[in-house]
Amino acid sequence: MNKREKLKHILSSAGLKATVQRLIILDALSDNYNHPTAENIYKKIKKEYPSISLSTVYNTLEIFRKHGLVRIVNTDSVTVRYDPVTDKHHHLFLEDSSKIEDYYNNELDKLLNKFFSKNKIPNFEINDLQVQIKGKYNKLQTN
Amino acid sequence: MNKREKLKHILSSAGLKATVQRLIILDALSDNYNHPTAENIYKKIKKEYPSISLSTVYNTLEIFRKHGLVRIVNTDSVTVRYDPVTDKHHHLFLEDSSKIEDYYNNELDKLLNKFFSKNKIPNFEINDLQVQIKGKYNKLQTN
DNA sequence: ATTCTAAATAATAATTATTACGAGATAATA
DNA sequence: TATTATCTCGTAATAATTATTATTTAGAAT
Repeated sequence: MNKREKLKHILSSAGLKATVQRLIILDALSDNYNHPTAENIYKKIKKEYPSISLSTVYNTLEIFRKHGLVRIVNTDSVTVRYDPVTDKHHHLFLEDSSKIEDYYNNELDKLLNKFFSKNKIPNFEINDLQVQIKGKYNKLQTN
Repeated sequence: MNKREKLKHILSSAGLKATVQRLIILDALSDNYNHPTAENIYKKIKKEYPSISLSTVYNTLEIFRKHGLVRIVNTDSVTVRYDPVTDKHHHLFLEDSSKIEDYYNNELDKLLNKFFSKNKIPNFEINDLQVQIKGKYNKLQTN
């Protein structure tokens, strides 16, 4: 199964029609370059598919979100950032830039689950737990 | 020291001129009604101080933020929400509404600190750790 | 207490980000 | 290949925020 077939399969599995626009947007998302905005996606795919409309990008991202193909990253900014990675993970927010990196740690997840099963919030049902880690790389680091 | 004096002191301690507008905005914030937007604050204080300008509210909140009097809550929405509580805490995000509640737990903080001092992120200096807890209160709960 | 001045405010324009709308195009099924 | 519900494009409308600027003011210096 080639990439296009895979992408088609993702869409149909989510119960979505496989249109050219959706395939291209999904493809752009799968490149996963730092939690893009709608505008980021638009500019990126505009090159290979110039007739795409910005409103289609917005619209499609919202449809993807509703169908669980992307999530919105909680940020302090005015612009919505999307996350194509839907399995459990956390985020590093780099101060001094708007970069956001994924942080995976299974042990952390276990630790949190354990903590919250011991320390239940009265009458509250937890559906998602995410740690936001703010900070910065020291000088050594170049990315 | 009455409330007004206290508020004045907060401003001057932060190195800010104590203007009427700032005092009123700071006062409104201290009521802390569910992590307000700029618009929320504006509408609230407009009653007691009708000559206030929306731009002053935006401007003042940004100045407060720069001086550490408020923080922005990371959300998935387009509208910025402010948090007047500057000491360490976490957030409950209520699904099915836009309510955000504070969650304090010293043990959780210790647990996280311990975890991340054992599991350092290479070359990364953590400045803030926040847990975002998404979920909902079950039917019993009325608030 | 008055004067001075840098900073703050109000009003409004401009910009940015997103959503709404409707006419035409298209994917999926028969 | 015909049908039709859905999708896309282009643009208008709205929402949220930021920029601009003339006027006002808090607080320091007289």
